[in-house]
Amino acid sequence: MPERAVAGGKENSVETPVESTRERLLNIAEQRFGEGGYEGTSLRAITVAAAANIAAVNYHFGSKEALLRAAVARAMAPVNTERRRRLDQLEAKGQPTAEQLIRAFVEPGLDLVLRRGERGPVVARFIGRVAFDPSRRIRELYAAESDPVEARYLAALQAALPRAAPESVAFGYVNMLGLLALHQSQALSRAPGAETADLDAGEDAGKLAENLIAFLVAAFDRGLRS
Amino acid sequence: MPERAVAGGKENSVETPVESTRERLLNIAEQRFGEGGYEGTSLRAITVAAAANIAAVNYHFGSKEALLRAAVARAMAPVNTERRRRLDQLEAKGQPTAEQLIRAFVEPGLDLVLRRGERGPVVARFIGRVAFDPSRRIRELYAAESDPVEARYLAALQAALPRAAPESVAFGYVNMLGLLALHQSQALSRAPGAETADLDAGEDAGKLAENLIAFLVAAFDRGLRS
DNA sequence: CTCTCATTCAAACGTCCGTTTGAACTATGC
DNA sequence: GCATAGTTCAAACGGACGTTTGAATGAGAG
Repeated sequence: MPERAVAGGKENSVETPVESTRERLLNIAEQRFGEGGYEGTSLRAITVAAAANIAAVNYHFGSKEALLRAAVARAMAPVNTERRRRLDQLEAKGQPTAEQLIRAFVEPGLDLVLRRGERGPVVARFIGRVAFDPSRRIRELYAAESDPVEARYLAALQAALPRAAPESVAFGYVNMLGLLALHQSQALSRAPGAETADLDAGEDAGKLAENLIAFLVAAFDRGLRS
Repeated sequence: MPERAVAGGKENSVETPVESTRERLLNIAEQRFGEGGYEGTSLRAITVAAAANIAAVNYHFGSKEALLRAAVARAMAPVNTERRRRLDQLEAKGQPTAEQLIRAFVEPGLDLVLRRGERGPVVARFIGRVAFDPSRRIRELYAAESDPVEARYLAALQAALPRAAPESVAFGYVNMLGLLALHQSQALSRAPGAETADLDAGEDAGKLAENLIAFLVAAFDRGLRS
């Protein structure tokens, strides 16, 4: 059972232990699903780019949708972990402010995922796309992966904004979720005047996060009904 | 040249002049594209639901993408017209406030399109989906349809918020665009606690519009960098 | 070496896709 | 009446899709 088998007949030095077929499939799936969406991306396009046989998808994952599910789970894991960690840390020091909560939610989605060389923006776009895929089935696949953390944030936000009605807090929360996904997916880059307003280098990720947080904080603090 | 020909061999009274094949195709395309996205909806599904032959699409429009383009143009026309009208009206009375501008932009997208019996939500969802379709090609197809009005709003918003940096105004604008599309597409209805926060009846459309406007006004007024 | 089992492979499966064809039908103009 | 042009139709086109198959290949275990 060669768990980390080398590619095919290629020459492989001992360093850089070469991604397994399974990892290559996940990486390329992230990229292609993020570019063209689930329906718009074929398994053949993925397997060709990953230098894998088309049957490898069904061997390693079982189906196209199972590949997507695995990719979503892998991409969301560090984001969810970081969000949980920040929330624990905040709550240990008493009632967090709305700004602290928003920051703890948005930054892991943008910051942590955008600054990591080549793959950061790829993962971010993938997550953003899946979160608002045209198919309800796909969206629910994403929701299932982030629901537990979401419930905690919703409760914490309500506590931080006691004057806001529960449905207003929920409204603000879905708006935060939506704007984050939109910026992650880079679908806004075609808007007028937004050529420079979006992310293009790792450096700008921080600016984008700060702008989005400021935008959301103002909206939460003064834009919700009581 | 029977411009408004009747269906097939069906019996048709003189009243309710029966939609033409072309109109039925556009109506069903709006519905299905809005439900499943462009890639996720087949011409066969559309033509079957429209009780039309599959060749009718290529006869009346030329291709699947041309059908989408025609549907987008038809759906956006009244929204653009109303936005232009409101902007003209506001500018005739001097410098509009940010709230007035946001209202003039958002309300035609939600209000005007949501309250019209059965078809309102269908059209809204269609527009929202196309605006953020996974395919850049499709998104640009939407952008081309709304670009002219967008430029005017961007300029007016900058004038209403002289202290905000141009890139911040653009940032707020794309956020407004994104949130509007998200609510139109009803993709947020699966979020936790949002069961009632979204639109379900025509009556709630007004509430949603007011909530969204309040949210955006607060963000524009206090959430943009100078 | 031999057995074992995980992995890869080329090839084919049946189905659905968008598009095209050419004939049939329909209503009007002359 | 016939001619004409707009429209609908069943059928087929080639190609791409997700999935399956069964044999080949690979590396460890005994």
